[in-house]
Amino acid sequence: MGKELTSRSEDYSQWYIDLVKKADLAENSDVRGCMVIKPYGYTIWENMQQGLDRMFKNTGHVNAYFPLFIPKSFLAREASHVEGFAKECAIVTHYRLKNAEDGSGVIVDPDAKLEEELIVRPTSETVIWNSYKRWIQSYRDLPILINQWANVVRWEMRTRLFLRTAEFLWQEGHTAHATAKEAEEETIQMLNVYADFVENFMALPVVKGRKSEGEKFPGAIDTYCIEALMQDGKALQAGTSHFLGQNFAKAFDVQFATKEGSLDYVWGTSWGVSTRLIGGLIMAHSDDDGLILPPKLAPIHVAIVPIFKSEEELQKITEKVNLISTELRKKGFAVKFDNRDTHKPGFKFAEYELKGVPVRLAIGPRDLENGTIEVARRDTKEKKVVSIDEVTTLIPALLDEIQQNIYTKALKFREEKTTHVDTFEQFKNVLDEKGGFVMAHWDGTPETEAAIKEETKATIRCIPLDAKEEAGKCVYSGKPSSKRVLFARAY
RNA sequence: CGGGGCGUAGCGCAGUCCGGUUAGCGCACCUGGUUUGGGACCAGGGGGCCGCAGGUUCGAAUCCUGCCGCCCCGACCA
Repeated sequence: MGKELTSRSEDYSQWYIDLVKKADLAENSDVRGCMVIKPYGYTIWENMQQGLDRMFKNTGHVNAYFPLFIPKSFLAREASHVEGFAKECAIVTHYRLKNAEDGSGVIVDPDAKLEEELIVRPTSETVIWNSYKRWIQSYRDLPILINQWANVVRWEMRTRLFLRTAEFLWQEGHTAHATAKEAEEETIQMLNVYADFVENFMALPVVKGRKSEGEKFPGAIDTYCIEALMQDGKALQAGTSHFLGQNFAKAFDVQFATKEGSLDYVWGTSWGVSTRLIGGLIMAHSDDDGLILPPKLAPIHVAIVPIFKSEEELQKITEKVNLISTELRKKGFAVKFDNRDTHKPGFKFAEYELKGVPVRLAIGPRDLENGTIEVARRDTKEKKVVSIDEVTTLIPALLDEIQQNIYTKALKFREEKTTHVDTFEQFKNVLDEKGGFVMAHWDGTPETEAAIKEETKATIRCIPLDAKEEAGKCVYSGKPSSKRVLFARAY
């Protein structure tokens, strides 16, 4: 019927693209690599923002906004930072257009060249630390705990809706502290906030860990991350939190007078999650019939479909439904009563399944007679008929149960797809045949990491924070290792 | 940036090899009617610079040249 999805088993990445488009989350724009986030998709983002923003505020952060454009010279201040981003920057070189003399349209006015080119921010460390230099004189000005919600641009060669786009939306936290210890604690605190959010709102279990040298953020001393597993057995980095040390403070000369009267460079952190989370949300939970959204992020919690033949029937149903929706809205749920007479109930059922609405109610003449209503849950597809009087008290518990069930299912999947291996043969076999997370010993050298990546396409996703001390031998080099690290093929 | 594929109605495609009246199909859209507890049916209707520019020809979606754009697969990345 034009709405059918490619199945996951047939072509996982096509399934993903179909789903994003058919569930009306987003579409490609005319600018390569960019996307239009449609209202249904954007509402998911708004719900994410709401949850995260509250958590940021609760941990003492405030929001601010820094400019989109960064003077080119700023980016060059921190050597590894510029190296990390140089290859994917969009650059503004002119500030004016004019009509072409031959009438063929508009052209860039060559007389309007900028003295210094501006970089469209790929991330904001540089502009922000440039401000911090002015804001910080003394230990009394610290800490600064700022977050910003913004868009950034990274000129990627290959893009995929939500997972990797040239422009994306995110939040970036940038904090400044008087001591290394405090900054390190902040880094871990925000990692925990992310893990909490992803597990409790997105219903997606994550592994918290530290990145290897090769995988860490350009400009950071340490990068921590949360890694989630997608249904196709590939890993997705869901959030990162960086301990910046004094790198940016030194690059932007941000010093402060300590209590003791000496001068010291400020310690920094930065941390972010992006609209990529929406991609992860889709890939982690959804099925061949469409999206499955956790209630805590779903734009619509309950869709109500009336079944009617006549106008009078619809009238009677509407009266009942109004009571129910008012009650549910009072409890804080987003309810949609779909009283369109242009589509049949069956069409609507399929549509709400495609869009991942957690709970669907159906009510028709039969129900009016019996004082009942049909309740269907998206995650398990179970349907049951309940008394209309108790439906509004059942739904909050049902939504909680759905949230929990989605999480449990994802956790079980991850556990099944996490394999401990001790030889390189096993390592390769598991990656090719089973996929998922592979826990293996690693000798800690970048050379081994690179060689494994070269041979298997798998990377070290992280060194898990809860890794047990365990003597072993590196799967690749055979050299001694004290703990297992998490390998996977990744997005 | 290499390799492959594709641009024809809002979407998905056929037609192109072998040039020939008015460019076709499915979905979507509009109108009317019958329907409505799992993606309705019938009838009628609207919608096209056939990616752009040039050339060959009596005649080009179709052949030739150039350009532009997109998708897939690789090297780089949240």
